[in-house]
Amino acid sequence: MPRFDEQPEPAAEIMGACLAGRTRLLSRAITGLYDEALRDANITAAQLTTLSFIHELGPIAPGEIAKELVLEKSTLSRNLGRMERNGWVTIAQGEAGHTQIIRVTRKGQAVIAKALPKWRAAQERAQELLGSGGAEAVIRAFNSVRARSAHA
Amino acid sequence: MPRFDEQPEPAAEIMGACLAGRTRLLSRAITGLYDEALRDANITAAQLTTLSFIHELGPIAPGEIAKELVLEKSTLSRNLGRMERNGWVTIAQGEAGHTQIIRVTRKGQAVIAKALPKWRAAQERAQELLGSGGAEAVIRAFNSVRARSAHA
DNA sequence: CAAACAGGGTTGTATATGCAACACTAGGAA
DNA sequence: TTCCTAGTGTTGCATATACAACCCTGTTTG
Repeated sequence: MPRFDEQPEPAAEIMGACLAGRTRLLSRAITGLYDEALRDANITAAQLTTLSFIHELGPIAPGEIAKELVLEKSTLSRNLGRMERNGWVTIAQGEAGHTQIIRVTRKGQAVIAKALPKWRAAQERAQELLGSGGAEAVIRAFNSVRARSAHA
Repeated sequence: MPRFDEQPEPAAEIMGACLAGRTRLLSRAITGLYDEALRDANITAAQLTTLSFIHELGPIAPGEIAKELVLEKSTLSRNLGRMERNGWVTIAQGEAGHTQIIRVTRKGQAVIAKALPKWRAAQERAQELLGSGGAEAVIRAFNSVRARSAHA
């Protein structure tokens, strides 16, 4: 118990409120569900997210993807390299200087299609884990961050 | 536009709803704020979370920490190794077989104290980024996951 | 007692992530 | 034209994360 003239301990203040710790734990817990469900589809949650995004908005340049997904360009560069080695995307040279264009291949589409039922199962488990209103809460927070992040 | 007899594209369904993608993006965006703010305190958001946790609940065994923070024991093992090398924690042998006891050192406490103002600044920026009700939404989702995760 | 088992931690390997520094292209400024 | 700058992607390095396989120790079981 702190004396009357003391502030709460720094560690207590942080542990009791830190939004980084909370979003990171959420991310670990939820990602684990999807990675487990997707294991025999041979794709990770992170890869399925990126691949679906490219399929929906592509053909698209890496810089665009990075902005929209709030990913470092260097991170994305290596992630795309792995996906290309898997045969899920192609990386073509763009018109403008030094830019690239990413496309999802047929094989990439097939991987998404094969993953879909496992993804649905994980999505259900995630909703249960997040509890009543939890999924909506995550989506609300996500939308706010998307709206405020410099994705323009 | 899908034909009347078509289901929505798998990629569209995933991109439009995936909770893994959303929690991961949230985690990246929020973590970035804290890492940037904490840079000159020479500690990462992940480390500050763990260190504060140990300070509050410690002395404590790695297995306990891993359960509570929903972290793989192998991940935690290496993270603790780095923190020990930094002089922030000690790793002592416990009574029971092969177990350990983690304690925060004075230096570790000093690092937390030094980080506190930077953490507060990041916490404010995070609340802004999450928008009105966003921080509460994250906390609600976090509490639900904590309550349902096997931390017993 | 010996063998099996369970709990706890480490190590090998792989992905995911970010920062700093670099390389390349294109376009404007001197 | 030459230089500077801005935009884009890659690479070196470090942390964060997980799974599988292992090692240790203590307990349970045959």
